[in-house]
Amino acid sequence: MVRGNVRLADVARAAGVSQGTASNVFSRPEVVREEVRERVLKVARDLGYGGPDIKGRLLRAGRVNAIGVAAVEPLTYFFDDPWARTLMTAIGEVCDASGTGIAVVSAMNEERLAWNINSALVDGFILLCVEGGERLVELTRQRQLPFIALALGIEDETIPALGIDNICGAAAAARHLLELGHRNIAILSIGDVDGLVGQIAPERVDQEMDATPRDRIHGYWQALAEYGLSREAVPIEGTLHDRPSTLRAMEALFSSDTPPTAILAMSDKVAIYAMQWLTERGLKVPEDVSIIGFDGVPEAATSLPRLTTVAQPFAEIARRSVTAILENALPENHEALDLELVVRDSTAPPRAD
Amino acid sequence: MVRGNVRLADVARAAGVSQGTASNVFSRPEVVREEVRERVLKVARDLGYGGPDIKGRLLRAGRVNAIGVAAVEPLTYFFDDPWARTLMTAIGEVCDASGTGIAVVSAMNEERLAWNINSALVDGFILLCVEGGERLVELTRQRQLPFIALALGIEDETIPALGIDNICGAAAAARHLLELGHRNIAILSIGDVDGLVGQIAPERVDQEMDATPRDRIHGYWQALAEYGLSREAVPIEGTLHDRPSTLRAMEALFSSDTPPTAILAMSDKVAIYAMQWLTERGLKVPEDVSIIGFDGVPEAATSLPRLTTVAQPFAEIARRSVTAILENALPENHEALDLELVVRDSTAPPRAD
DNA sequence: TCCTTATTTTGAATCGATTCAAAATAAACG
DNA sequence: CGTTTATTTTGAATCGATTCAAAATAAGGA
Repeated sequence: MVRGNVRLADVARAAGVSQGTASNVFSRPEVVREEVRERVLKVARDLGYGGPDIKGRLLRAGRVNAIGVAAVEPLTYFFDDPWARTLMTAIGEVCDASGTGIAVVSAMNEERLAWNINSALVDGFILLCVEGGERLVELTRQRQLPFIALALGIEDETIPALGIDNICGAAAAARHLLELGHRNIAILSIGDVDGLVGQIAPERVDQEMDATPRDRIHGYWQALAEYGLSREAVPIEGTLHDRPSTLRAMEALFSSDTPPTAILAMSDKVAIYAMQWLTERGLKVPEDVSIIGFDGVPEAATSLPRLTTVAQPFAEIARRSVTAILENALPENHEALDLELVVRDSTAPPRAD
Repeated sequence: MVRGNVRLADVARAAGVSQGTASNVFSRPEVVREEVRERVLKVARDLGYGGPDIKGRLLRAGRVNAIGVAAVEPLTYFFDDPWARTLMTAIGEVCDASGTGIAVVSAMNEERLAWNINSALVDGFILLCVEGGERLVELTRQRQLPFIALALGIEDETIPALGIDNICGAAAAARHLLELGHRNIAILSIGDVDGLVGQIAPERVDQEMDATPRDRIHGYWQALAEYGLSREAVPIEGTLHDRPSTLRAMEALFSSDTPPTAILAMSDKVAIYAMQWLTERGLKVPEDVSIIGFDGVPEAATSLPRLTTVAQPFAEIARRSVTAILENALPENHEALDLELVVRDSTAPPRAD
């Protein structure tokens, strides 16, 4: 039951009509006389013709009606990382409305015959640039299709990109803890560089960190400074944005003489791991330790306790990106959207004692 | 910066070589003399030619290197439904290993120009048939591409399908509760028919239910019978597999004179909603009420308490499905894989009193 | 019946590459 | 230097449809 080798031309010949008419029967049935249409359809059925092959149509039409979402991550990333998943859900919503399909593309695999940036059959790309952004953009440029980069921390203004205001968002998070009265605060940072685990000295932030975590730290610092806290007074523990390194970071933070009363986590994922570590250690959130996340993924609303966080405008990001691709109206320069502080149950004033 | 309108033929002409040679420069560079290759590449660069257009190549080669995963659900389903997501993650893992791409396809949208089953550029389909299975299979058949149906509850043996042994799995779940000593048990069923919410009489199960929930109920009944419990003694509450209807079902169940001491939930998703309802009502799991889920999604391992469940062999399902599509070695008949009881913290013996 | 207008149908061109038998060129050898 | 063999290059056919100007046919009006 493999695809029959019957072509439109065969049907046309067998039905005694021109190929043009046969084509019309399938793609613009209203223009062909009913009697002819019926005959052609019958012949097609008899021959086992399954309708116009999409590949032929595509070559002519040039448009696929699908967008690719690419990241320098394995395919599993799109379905299990909370941030990616939330964004994909938002993108799915927009695509549903416009009848657009989604192809997920992993840019890790460079093999010739593999499905990758230059073989994906799509009308354009949305790039998730959390890591390896430059390379991803470079690869995509070659393809000469419209694309828009999300979460790109790159200065190059010629790249169409849509971002969030990490500095303001992070500052809002820190300010929230400070307003509650916390003064002994620690930062849980995220990154993919092995060197950036364990305690990170302030001067390394600008030298070694990717743009996104760097900006967030600057946002934190900004608010901390408003309350007279120096950079040195706030330890930064680096994680690899996964469970093991987060648990190790918590271990380090809480083996200090003066463990923090509040934690600024740079993602909800890390925040939730941290909460789990605290709960297992018998420390109560928010009574013993307050914690605030970043991103605003759905898990943050259902965790126990529900996580206070700074939410990204996922729906807005998705809407703008998809529209930009489909209408080929790419932003001329980098836009940064605002985040929103969402106060839930994981933050409270520090214990009186 | 739209895709340049430079074609391979233009490059060939400008470089003074035949189109065949130009093609070889890109797709089989080793056969063309270095000097010529360099010249052609230079010309290509100067003209702004971005390499062979994938659409042309496709038409010739016929193979896309991507599989489609389709469901009669919106696109968001693939990224936020726990079961779908877990399966997609498993499929992603297999595809990563073989350099295969994934396109997600919603079969809800029937519009002409929308991306759907017959316009998706893929080498084959994996169908998630939780609902509307027949229609989905029907649509896919027309496309004449290899496909395999998952979670299909259809008798038609001519459809290549891979399933799980719902009856045995459900029986194992029920047996677990019975062995713990529970005798007052309720079933939380799932479905998409509005008529099947609220209490469902046993005789309606065979008449109105889809195959998957029906089989699970039969599995439950089978184990219950082993312990002398009649069908009538075990209330079935129907849900639409979402939060509101699950909460309503719980409400109904626990407003009875003799509320259940244990719940057989037909999916982890519903089980988790039910646990939330119980927790909010001050009922402790598993001390006051035991609950067992179905599916074995990751959320079940991180919920509080961690959910006892019957786990599907997702990795195995994914491996077999993807291989079947890529190698066009579709199973001749329905296969049913075994499930595994995973005992965690949401089940315990009933209270002594 | 003849002319005009509306509706259908035709057939060749086109989309952008790959493929492969045959021709051309280069290298190797006695 | 002439043959034989190996390496490159050519050019036309092919993949499977859509498109559109032009031709054919049908319908309407006087």
